[in-house]
Amino acid sequence: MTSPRRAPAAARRSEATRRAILDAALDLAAEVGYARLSIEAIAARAGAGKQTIYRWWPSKGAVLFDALLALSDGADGPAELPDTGDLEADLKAVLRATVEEFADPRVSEPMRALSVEVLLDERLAAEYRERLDGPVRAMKLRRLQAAREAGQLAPDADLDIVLDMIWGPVRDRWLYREGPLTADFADAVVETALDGLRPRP
Amino acid sequence: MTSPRRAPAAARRSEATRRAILDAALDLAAEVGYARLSIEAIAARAGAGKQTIYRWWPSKGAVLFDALLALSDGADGPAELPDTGDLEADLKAVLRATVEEFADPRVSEPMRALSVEVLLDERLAAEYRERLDGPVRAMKLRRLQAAREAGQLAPDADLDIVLDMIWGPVRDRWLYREGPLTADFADAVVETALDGLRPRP
Amino acid sequence: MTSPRRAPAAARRSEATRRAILDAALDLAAEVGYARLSIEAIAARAGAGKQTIYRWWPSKGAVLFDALLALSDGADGPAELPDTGDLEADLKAVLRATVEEFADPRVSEPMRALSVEVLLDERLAAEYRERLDGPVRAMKLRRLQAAREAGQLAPDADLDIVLDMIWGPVRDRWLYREGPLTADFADAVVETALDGLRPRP
Amino acid sequence: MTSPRRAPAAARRSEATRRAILDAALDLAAEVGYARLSIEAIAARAGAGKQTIYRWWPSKGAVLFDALLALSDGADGPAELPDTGDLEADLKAVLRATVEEFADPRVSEPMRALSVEVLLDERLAAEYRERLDGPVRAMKLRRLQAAREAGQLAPDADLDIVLDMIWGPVRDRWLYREGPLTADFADAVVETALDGLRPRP
DNA sequence: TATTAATCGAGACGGTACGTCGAGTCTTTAC
DNA sequence: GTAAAGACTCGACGTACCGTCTCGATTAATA
Repeated sequence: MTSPRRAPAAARRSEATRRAILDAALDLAAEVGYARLSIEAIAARAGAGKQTIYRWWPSKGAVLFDALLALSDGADGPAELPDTGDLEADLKAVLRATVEEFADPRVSEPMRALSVEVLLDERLAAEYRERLDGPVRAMKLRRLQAAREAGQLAPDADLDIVLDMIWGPVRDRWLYREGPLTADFADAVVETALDGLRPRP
Repeated sequence: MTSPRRAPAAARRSEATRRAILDAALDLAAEVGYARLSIEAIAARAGAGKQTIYRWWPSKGAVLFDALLALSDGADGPAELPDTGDLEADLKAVLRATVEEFADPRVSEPMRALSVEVLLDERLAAEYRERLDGPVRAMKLRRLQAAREAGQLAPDADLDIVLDMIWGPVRDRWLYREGPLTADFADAVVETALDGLRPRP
Repeated sequence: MTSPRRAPAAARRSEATRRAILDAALDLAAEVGYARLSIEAIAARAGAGKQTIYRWWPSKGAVLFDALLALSDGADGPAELPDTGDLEADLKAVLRATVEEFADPRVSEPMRALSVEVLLDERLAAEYRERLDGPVRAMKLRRLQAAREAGQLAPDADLDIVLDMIWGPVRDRWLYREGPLTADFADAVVETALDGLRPRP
Repeated sequence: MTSPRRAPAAARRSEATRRAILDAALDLAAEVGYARLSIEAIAARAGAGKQTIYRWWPSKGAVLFDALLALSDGADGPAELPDTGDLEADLKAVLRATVEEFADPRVSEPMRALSVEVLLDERLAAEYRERLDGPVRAMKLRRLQAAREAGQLAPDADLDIVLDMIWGPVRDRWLYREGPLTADFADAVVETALDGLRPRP
């Protein structure tokens, strides 16, 4: 049984060229932004032929996808979120790190570019959820699960929604440039989410 | 005090053509999606010359912007969110309405198209926040303010963050197509946000 | 019986605007050449509305036509070619004057522009022959006629062709920029035409 | 020594497309005339992309130029004018052929279009003289030279001017539509030029 | 002298074509 | 067989003018 066959035989593929293309995509996204990010420019910057890109990736978004995947694989972040026992502190630390990442154009701009592609391309969106967002989300859920088991979260909380309530505001503020994206903001989000909105008795 | 003067004298402007262009933009966005939404197509559909669009709008995003503005002006929704005294019920009602809007391609597709433009164009983003998102946001804040004064929200809650925690998850789920966007989901979000994440004593 | 009525009642016509338009046409032709000579530019330069041009002239060529007509009316050259009795000397004098006119961009460039219009527009060509070229040609023919009667030209010469043989080479050299357009060239043309090509016994 | 390099590497150039474009240019010029001859129309008729035209030719005039060059290369007319020993007869034959060519819209209309371009574009004019008009002119001069050596032309005649005196009137009459362009007219021009204007003793 | 109708400047309008960019496909040559 | 190179068709971009069409605001002949 063969795999869905989404690319030609990878055996002869040039790894150097592959890396050059992903690097060029990242660099160009950071430099000129999504609007001016063209396949032609990526190929030229990478010293590759256009066809080489089309041979291995179905779309510009897919290139960005792999480029960002390579970026995070390279960093090879911890497979798990920190668990010091103090949920609030741990979440603040992680969210502050996220805020810092968004401040780095080398990450932020390709991410924005990929976001646009994902917003427009349902197939890419599915792949994005599965391969990029998914694992991170699962990791976050595991930490929340642990917290719930430790009695730090309401036992009946819908953890998916909890997750969106914590990371969503940060992502939105970045995506729509809705306000300053600072560590203080990250802290405030965590506190507000944990305490809930109703007055405590 | 004069405005920044971003367009020629509006006196002679043809209202019929303006409407035709906005309608065409809305129709086309709903029909073919952002990817295939071109100024040329809008002009052709509207029976207008391209130059007429360029005369009055600086970008495709600006057209979409006005088109959606006109759509909501037309609806001329309530200037205030409902206030029955029951915050939870009111929020659920509003959020369910939002979910329903997202289900209508005539609203959802132009909105997605505008979102993409806003994500990419800082100037448009500023205008978006000021003229489209801003008033709605202010209205939401007023309702939360009233709730806080009525003792239904923690007195020290940062209402901006509260707002993002409630509407953010819905918008994100729509934007990234992260899961089914249902009335139940809207209810769950409101409940989770209000109750907070920590276990109640 | 009414005239062909090719323009509205001229009574109220603004003479100042008419002059401004013709001047602007001449100036612009001399400055930027035919390629960049647009009705919009003429109107702007003249401080006139486009419609004022369209009201009185059917085409850009017609404007140029009138502009050049006004130019030569202004000069109001002699109604007849000089006749000193010496045909060769007279022709040389006239042809040298023509050469000099072609060297003046204020005449040459509008003329070139008009030529292009005439080449392309049969109706304009007819009017050109009748009202601009015609009178000049008739004048030339009268001088040649006089010369023939004075026994200085072969009695059976076709004067129309003679005329083309004398002025044609000068106009062609100007039109196609085929070589230096000098007084010497004018002299040589006259001499060659008069002497004929066959060896004299 | 390298050429001025005015176009990309011609190695990969599609000959079929090149022919299709030149043919389309010729056809359209003959059909709709210069005024309506657009690059877009040529591309559409040729089934080519506009960019392919812009890649290889700098202007519409250059396309027409090559098209007419191909036309005459195709005909591959005699490398020399006929020389029966009878100059008058030979010139009449050639001039009659010219008159006939002008009567064929498939030649005449593209020629008129090219003329307009040449009139307006000095660079094109230079190329025109060098590559289209030049060789023909040299051929004509050789025939006149031979005639002069055979004692059929005045030994001191300026052959360039002679040439203009013979072919100029025909071209002018065509260009400006100044009168019927017939074989008789061609004959009369040759006779008048040869006999000269002065009365023969 | 006041009326009134045509002309005026201005410029928006629906169009056509421009010349450029990039998309995605195809072909040729080198490795 | 992959890769670099780059020509190809196609579609859209944003711009320049076209010729037509209103708009008040002159303005000049008529009442």
